[in-house]
Amino acid sequence: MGRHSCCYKQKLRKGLWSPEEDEKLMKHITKFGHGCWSSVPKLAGLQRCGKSCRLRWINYLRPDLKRGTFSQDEENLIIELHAVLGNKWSQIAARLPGRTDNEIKNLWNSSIKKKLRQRGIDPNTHKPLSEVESEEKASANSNNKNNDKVSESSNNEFNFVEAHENGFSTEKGINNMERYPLIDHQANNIAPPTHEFFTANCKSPDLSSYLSFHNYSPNTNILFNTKNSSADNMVSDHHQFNCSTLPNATFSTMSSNSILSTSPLARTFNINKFQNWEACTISSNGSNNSNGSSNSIELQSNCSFFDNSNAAAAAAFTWGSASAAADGSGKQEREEIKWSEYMQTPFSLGVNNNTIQNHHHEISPHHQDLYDGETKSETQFMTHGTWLQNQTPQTSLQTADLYSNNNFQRLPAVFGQFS
DNA sequence: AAGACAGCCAACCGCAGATCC
DNA sequence: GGGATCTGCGGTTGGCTGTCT
Repeated sequence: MGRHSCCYKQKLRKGLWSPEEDEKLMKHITKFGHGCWSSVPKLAGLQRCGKSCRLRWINYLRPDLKRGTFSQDEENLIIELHAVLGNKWSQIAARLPGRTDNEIKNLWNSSIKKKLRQRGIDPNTHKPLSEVESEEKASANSNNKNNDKVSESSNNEFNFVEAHENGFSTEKGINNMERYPLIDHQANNIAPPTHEFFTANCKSPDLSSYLSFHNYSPNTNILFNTKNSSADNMVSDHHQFNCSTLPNATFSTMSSNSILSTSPLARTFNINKFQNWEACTISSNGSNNSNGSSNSIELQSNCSFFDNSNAAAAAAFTWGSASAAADGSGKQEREEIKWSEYMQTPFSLGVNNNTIQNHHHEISPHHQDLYDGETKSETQFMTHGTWLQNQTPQTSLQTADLYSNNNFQRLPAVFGQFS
């Protein structure tokens, strides 16, 4: 792993690019492509190193770049993605067409971080600053004790008893899918978290797709990301998503616009006209399920999460098969699932956020509407993140850590809007 | 008007994985 | 198999610009 050879070359220009240099580089790449970057400067007649040429092309000259200020939606999306990915600027940039990692990184460091802090949110953890401070104190006090607990709980399946002892509901989905850590943060005097960690622990081998949900701004899109996670395509080409929603919601695929199913290989969705969202069900049916059962993700939203109708809400969740790695085959270990891959298939949803004030997620193998007519409390909704924080003191988990455990998947999300 | 300061952003640096030979 | 090279990434820097005093 030697250093780039250009680093040793002398008499190479550095600093800002002149219009003449830009023109030379642009002409060369337009005509011949960049090929090997190290040969570009010589061929293009530039006194620059290949690395510098590459950077200039990627960040400035590339024709597909979107110039200008970031939109509010873009900012919100960056915040959400950062909550999930951390400082993976290239991966974040991959989700924002026409934007470069450098551009996003600069925006984050110069603007978004400041805005988050002004809103009392720690830009690193996406948690309330007060919460972060108290956690730091708490972790300093009980570091050893907590470490023992973490290794115990993350080493295997989700520990329902432990969750319950921490004050959370042990409500258990069918197929052993766990969700809804519930806690009354008001009664417990816990500040509502501004982000959520949602976990699902599924033992069913036929449930092996991942889906995340983001409702990041009112009257704009919601992104869904779905990814067949299985290393050997356990969920086959006939993998199908079925959606059951309220009347105003329309789900369609990117490719066919047909409602309620994807084309065999398409796992990218558009969800349109998704208004007055209260509940929906997305079920995934693998054609080669071992037991023939279906799986579903169900979403609900009819809660008073934010009183301010302009507030945005965002959530992300994942579901997956714990048994994939537990079955001894070793072929479907979750370590193989990269978040970057997971993030590559977006589908969007237009939404009227005025009625979306809270979220509720449920995972069940049964395809059914979840909305039970009862407004979910803010307390319940807010508890997911709190649960994880209490459950696992490893608050500095890195993204890779979050997805490296075979039985325990977590996704953070950010709630709030910037304007 | 001018110096200080802050914000922004293009570009550089160093590292590490991938690929080549 | 191993060193050399290429590529890409994230962190950092430095200069330009606008604002404040």
